[in-house]
Amino acid sequence: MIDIQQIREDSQEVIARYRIRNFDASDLVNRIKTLDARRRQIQQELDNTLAEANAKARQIGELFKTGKGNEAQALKSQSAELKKKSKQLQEELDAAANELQELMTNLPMLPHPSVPAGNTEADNLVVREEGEQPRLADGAKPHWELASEHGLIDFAAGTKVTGAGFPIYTGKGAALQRALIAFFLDEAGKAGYTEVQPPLLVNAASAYGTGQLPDKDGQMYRIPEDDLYLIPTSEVPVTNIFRDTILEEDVLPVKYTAYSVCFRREAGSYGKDVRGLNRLHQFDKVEIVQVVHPEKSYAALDEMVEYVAGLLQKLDLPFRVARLCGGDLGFAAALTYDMEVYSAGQKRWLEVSSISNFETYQAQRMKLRFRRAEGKNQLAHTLNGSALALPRVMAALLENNQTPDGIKIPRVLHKYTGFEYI
RNA sequence: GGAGAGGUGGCCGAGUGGUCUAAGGCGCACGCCUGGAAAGCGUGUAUCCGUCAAAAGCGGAUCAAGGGUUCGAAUCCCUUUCUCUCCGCCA
Repeated sequence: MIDIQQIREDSQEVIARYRIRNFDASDLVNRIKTLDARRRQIQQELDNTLAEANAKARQIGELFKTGKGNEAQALKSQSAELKKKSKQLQEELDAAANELQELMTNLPMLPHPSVPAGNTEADNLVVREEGEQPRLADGAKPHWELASEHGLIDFAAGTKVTGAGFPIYTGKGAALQRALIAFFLDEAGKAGYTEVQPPLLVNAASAYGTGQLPDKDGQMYRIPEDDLYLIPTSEVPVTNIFRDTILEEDVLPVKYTAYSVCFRREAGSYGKDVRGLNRLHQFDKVEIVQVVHPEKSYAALDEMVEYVAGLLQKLDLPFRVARLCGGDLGFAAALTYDMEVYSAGQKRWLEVSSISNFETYQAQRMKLRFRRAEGKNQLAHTLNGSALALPRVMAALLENNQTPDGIKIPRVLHKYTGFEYI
């Protein structure tokens, strides 16, 4: 949620900035402006009424104490009137505040000035590309064929046990998964991220805090009996550690990393995009999360991109980095970089990481602040990124490293896998 | 899942209808004292909303959450929730 102060101060500027998202906010912003003024007016009236009622109650107490009970009777009825009035005002205030909140929730984050214009993925701005795309012999295979050939993944069994999109890793496939998780966590630790193991189920307040609710309601699996949600990413539980928190300024930046299983319904997906490991309902991911001082959040974003680039270099995977255009930018993000690896068997770029600065969007919802040495408490900025999502990394590793003698495991993983070839 | 006891400020803890503007202690900050420190003494120390250009000030709200009784609720009633103890179940 954006800061309503920005709308009060310069609503035209806010509307103009939303255009980069191809979002015409003029109607919504104007309604918010009107409603905000109304809300404040009601509150003033209510506060005055309550102040009066409080004064009367004090008077009555005084009169009883000094034995003038009869005089108090008259005041009682006045007080009752005030109460009736304040109750009504309170209802009006609640209604206005709720409606305002609801409208604010419909506003996405204001995009950063560097976000390029555009509508779709095709308009994203590739800002970096490196690594050599492997030249494979004729007959190079996609990862799903390699996986079944070498007994790494049993898609059919997963479909039987659960359903499509729930693969079962077996043998060296399972070991490679475990190796990647350990490698990513160790690297994050070296880069100063504290490892955490979060719950895989979260409550509605947490899902709201990071912006999954109400916007992406249909994306999450839900446990209705307990009103809990399976996490679509560990960003949700990890960032919500700081919900309703005021941090001391000197603990910033907070840097956390977490491995978790992630669950996504991916309703409506089909076709070649979901073949093999390309898109799953359940997958593994190591996430990095930062809570930072607002003035340092873009430096932190760059640092995170650099960190993930380093992982891909170590795995010897060709990759590119794209700055998402306004039309492709997520609801909660001010600026996002997608990292894609080239997967030579499918001859496609696969997204393996998405790194975003949410500025105050999540902080506002979560009431995550820090205490300034001078002045008022202030909202912190939150960021997160995948480092990395495993399935597509696995797909690219299998496809790019296929040789007539088997699949080569990158050197950095040897100590984790215990084998160099599959 | 059953029974019982609880939830008060950063922490501990008092508080059974008006003087709660929440005692007292700890912690923290600043000052005095000191050669320096400790001790001691003094002062301060929550969050949110509104008002104001802003700060101060002022008004309102908040004693787990929500509702109720009352002129007036931390205090009484109802609901929910969480924690603890015992029992049951269990990796």
